[in-house]
Amino acid sequence: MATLPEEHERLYERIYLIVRQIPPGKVATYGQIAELAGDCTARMAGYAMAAAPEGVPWQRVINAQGKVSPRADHWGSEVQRVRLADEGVEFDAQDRVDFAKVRWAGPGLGWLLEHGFTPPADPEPSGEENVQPRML
DNA sequence: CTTATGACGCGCA
DNA sequence: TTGCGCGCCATAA
Repeated sequence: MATLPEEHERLYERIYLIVRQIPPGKVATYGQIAELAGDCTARMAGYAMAAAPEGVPWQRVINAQGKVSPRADHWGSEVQRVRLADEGVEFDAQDRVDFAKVRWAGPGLGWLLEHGFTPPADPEPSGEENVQPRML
C-alpha cells in the first residue's frame, strides 16, 4: 500500500529500505543502489552504508569491481567478507565475486511502485528525452 | 562561512 | 589488464 512513507524523505532511509531487500547470498553495487534510490550518487550510497543502523545488510553492497571496498578500519572489510562468505558468496583469487551468479537483480517492479519509487528508465534509443529516476 | 574527507565510478593512459 | 585523476556531494570540523 502506498503508505507515502515519511522515512523516504531522507535519502539514507530510501537507501536502507532498498538495501534491506537484498536477499542473503546476493550482492548489489553502490551505484546500483544509488540508481534505485534516485537522486543519489554511488558515493552517497557508500556513505550511507558507513552509517547503516542494525538490521541493514550493508555487507551485501560492494563496489563495481566486484570487490569488498577497503576502508580506514581494516576490520570492517574483513567482517564484510566473512559475512558474505557465510551467506554462500564466493570470491575468486582476485577477491572478486562473480556478478553473473550473485548480483542482485533488484527489487521487483511491483515493489518499487508499491513503495513509491520510480523504476530506473532504460536508456531508450528513441530521441525522446525520458525523465530521470526520482522519488514520487 | 570554508576546507577536508570519504565503504564510489568512470574515463583515459 | 591495472593504475591514476577527477567529479561527485553529504558530513564533520
